[in-house]
Amino acid sequence: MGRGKIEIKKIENPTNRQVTYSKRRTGIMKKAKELTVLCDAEVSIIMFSSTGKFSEYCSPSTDTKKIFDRYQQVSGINLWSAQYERMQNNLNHLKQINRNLRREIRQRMGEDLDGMDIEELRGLEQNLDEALKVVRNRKVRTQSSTAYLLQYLFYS
Amino acid sequence: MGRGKIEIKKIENPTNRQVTYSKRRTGIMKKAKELTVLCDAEVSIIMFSSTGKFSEYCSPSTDTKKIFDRYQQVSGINLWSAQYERMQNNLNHLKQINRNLRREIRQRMGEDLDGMDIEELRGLEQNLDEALKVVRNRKVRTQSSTAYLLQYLFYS
DNA sequence: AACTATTTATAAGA
DNA sequence: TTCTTATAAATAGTT
Repeated sequence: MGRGKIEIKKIENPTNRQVTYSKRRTGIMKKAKELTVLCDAEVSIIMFSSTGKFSEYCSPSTDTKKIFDRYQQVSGINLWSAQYERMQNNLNHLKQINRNLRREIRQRMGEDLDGMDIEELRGLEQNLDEALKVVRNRKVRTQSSTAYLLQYLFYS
Repeated sequence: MGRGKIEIKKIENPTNRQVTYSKRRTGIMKKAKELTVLCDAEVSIIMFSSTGKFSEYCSPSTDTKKIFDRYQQVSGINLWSAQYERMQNNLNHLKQINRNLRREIRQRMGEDLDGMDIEELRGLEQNLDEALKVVRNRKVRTQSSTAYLLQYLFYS
């Protein structure tokens, strides 16, 4: 590559390492640009030097975010952070609650009773009985007020 | 670069484009590896050819996910906002469904009947009535089989 | 996949 | 850092 072949191992002198990093970074970025244009490819490069200096390249036809989305689809690797996991747990928890609520409704409709013991059935029966009384009562009152309203509208 | 200088513009012949992509991809990956070792750097490269072929390089000291997390911190770009939003919507949708399910349960318990009209009340009454019959029936059958079982255990 | 004439990248020195 | 330049490496076109 230059005045004498070099071997590929860590450059111990920090100054030389920094200089080489800078030169080679430029080289890789140039190659990436050329690949993008010549081959109509999409390329994303992210690099951090040993001192933490950040550099990035992304093909102009796309952006880093799109590349990552596509990367996730293709690689199947889930790149999301802890926040995502929390949300996923939250979601699963809600789904479980949802299933339980649906089961309770089915039981209140007289379905899905197989898993219930005698005590639970007795409780459900009592609960339904009370609810039925309340609903009947409310229905009657709604009926009469409707009837009253109709009467009122008709005769006034 | 080879037998005659080339200009950097899209290679129109698909076969040549593919061949050049393959050669240059190898070249960039090699350069990335060398940079990683020589300069103790962290590098992530993701590329897609014009035919959609996916390739990736990541320095062995790290992984793509870590690089992305670090990229987010440094660049300030939130890469997950779209996914996050999608999940948030999903979450809100489930919460709404759960609220509706809870309301339905309350109504089946004789509560929260204020918003219901006469037709809905009539439907609910009928539904509860039928459910009550089913549950009573099941209770009686469960009772007798339990009694039978106890009797059997006691007398045998 | 190989080959090879050239171009390109770059290590070391200034 | 930037330039220079000798040499290594990459690669375009060819087979």
